Amino acid sequence: MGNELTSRASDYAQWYNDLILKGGLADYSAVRGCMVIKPYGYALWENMKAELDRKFKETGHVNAYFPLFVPKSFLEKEEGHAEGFAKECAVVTHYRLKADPNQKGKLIVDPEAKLEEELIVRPTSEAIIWNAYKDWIQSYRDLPLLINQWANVVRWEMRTRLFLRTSEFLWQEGHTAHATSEEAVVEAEKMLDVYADFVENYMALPVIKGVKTPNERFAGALETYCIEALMQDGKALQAGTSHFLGQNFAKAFEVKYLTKENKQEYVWATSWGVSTRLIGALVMAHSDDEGLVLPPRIAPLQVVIVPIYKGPEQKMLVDEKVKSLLADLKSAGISVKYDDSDNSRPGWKFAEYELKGVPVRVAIGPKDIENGVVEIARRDTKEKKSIPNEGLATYIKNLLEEIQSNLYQRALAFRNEHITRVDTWDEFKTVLTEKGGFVSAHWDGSPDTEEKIKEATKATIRCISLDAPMEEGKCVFSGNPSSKRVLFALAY
RNA sequence: CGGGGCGUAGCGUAGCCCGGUUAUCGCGCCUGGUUUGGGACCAGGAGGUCGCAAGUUCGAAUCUUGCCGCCCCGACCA
Repeated sequence: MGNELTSRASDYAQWYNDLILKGGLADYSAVRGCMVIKPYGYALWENMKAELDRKFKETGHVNAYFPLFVPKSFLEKEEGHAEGFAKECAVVTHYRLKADPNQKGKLIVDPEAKLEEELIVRPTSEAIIWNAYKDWIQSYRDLPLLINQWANVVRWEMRTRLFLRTSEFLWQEGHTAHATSEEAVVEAEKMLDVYADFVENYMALPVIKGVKTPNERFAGALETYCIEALMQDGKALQAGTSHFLGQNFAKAFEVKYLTKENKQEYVWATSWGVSTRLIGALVMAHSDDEGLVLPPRIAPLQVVIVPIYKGPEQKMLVDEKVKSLLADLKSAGISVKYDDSDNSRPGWKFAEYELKGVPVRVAIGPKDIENGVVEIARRDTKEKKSIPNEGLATYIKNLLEEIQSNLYQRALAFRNEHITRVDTWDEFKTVLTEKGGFVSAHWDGSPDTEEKIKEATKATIRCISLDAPMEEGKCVFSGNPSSKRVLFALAY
């Protein structure tokens, strides 16, 4: 693996793929553009899910589940939405196979079994969900409707990349309906905060909250809020989005409610989602040449204990010492594994758990037992220390918190170093290609300028930061007046 | 869909240009033994439709044609 911030993007891509394959998170699958998420990777996702789900419940949402298939006519109803997704849909046209009359042992699609209306494998669930909401909402008393779904979706992408862009991916999608526009906007902003809080405090990944330009908006949205993170190669990654959908879907699916004043009104909508792409973000943001580096709060395994011994007598001594440590750690709520398998030697285990990104490793051998200590190695700094037996569980608990915070601080420092203010077009191009990261520059607000900048440099406006101050300036490309800086970057 | 690269054992590969015994090496796997503080060592062993198909040839992993698949870059995108 090579992790230099190289201009040859393929090296970085190779590094990234290796991390995922060798770290045991996922594997390529037999199906084009899809991946197999292995138990270790899925455990990570489950930890992330659990925390997100807790936050959704805390903010008043409930989970439900809607069909995988969306009738084509549903998808058509919201025009912008339909246009946005049409070119990446998997379509079900038949419901039966039959034996091939010409080739024994082969199957063909039965032409007799053609569906009257094609079914689309959901690329997102707005259409099927709003069709249901039509029947669920009659009165202002039914509002707000705050529902989340954990599901898989399919988007037939031209080119795929493990976790970052697979044909099928796992995610959650929230779909809410509100009586007023203001309330819906508050919801969209609230969920953006939930995402930012999760990504920063659990994934240890700093994000910039902002809104997308009209060009980059979700198909069918009036406003798209997003959180943008920075990867170690200087490219930006959209880590989550929350959309204010206005009344577009309400109108498309005729979802109206009666107000207190007995008037018919269309409801106001939001939708928001994060996906397994977050795992890709995690991998690219924290890992190093030794492998994955996982933040303690979501790591499937927080502590691994490796015994060192010669012969069964020493093994028994180590076992004895480990027994109480294991009990202490478990009762402190720490996930821990004692790897006393005799198949591999300590050095092999050290390397293996580093590859998997386990935050803390404890090694115990005869020397340690004699001295009343254990050896503790932390994954983030690779620092090793001998720590006395007394209060070990507390020490480790604190160390996990320290690693969590160190990872965040490290990523934050990197991110902040890579936000560069530029005021000229030459500077803009130089910073983008030579330094990377976010380029903070004035933009005249025109989609046309945005497009031209993209054509010239491949950079897109990642977001208009929510805390960008008003500042008079001139567009870095057109020279037209601008009131605010926006963030440009090359992106995944 | 365009450009580049690749396909040989579970994994990673040599051989291909210039066709010729039994297809190379490493890791992993199995057996036995010695080992165990940073990916152990010795001895023995198992494992192959050389991506698929056709062609050229006395003879093809190697040459020709077609097809399939994967990775990287671009367009598209969370």
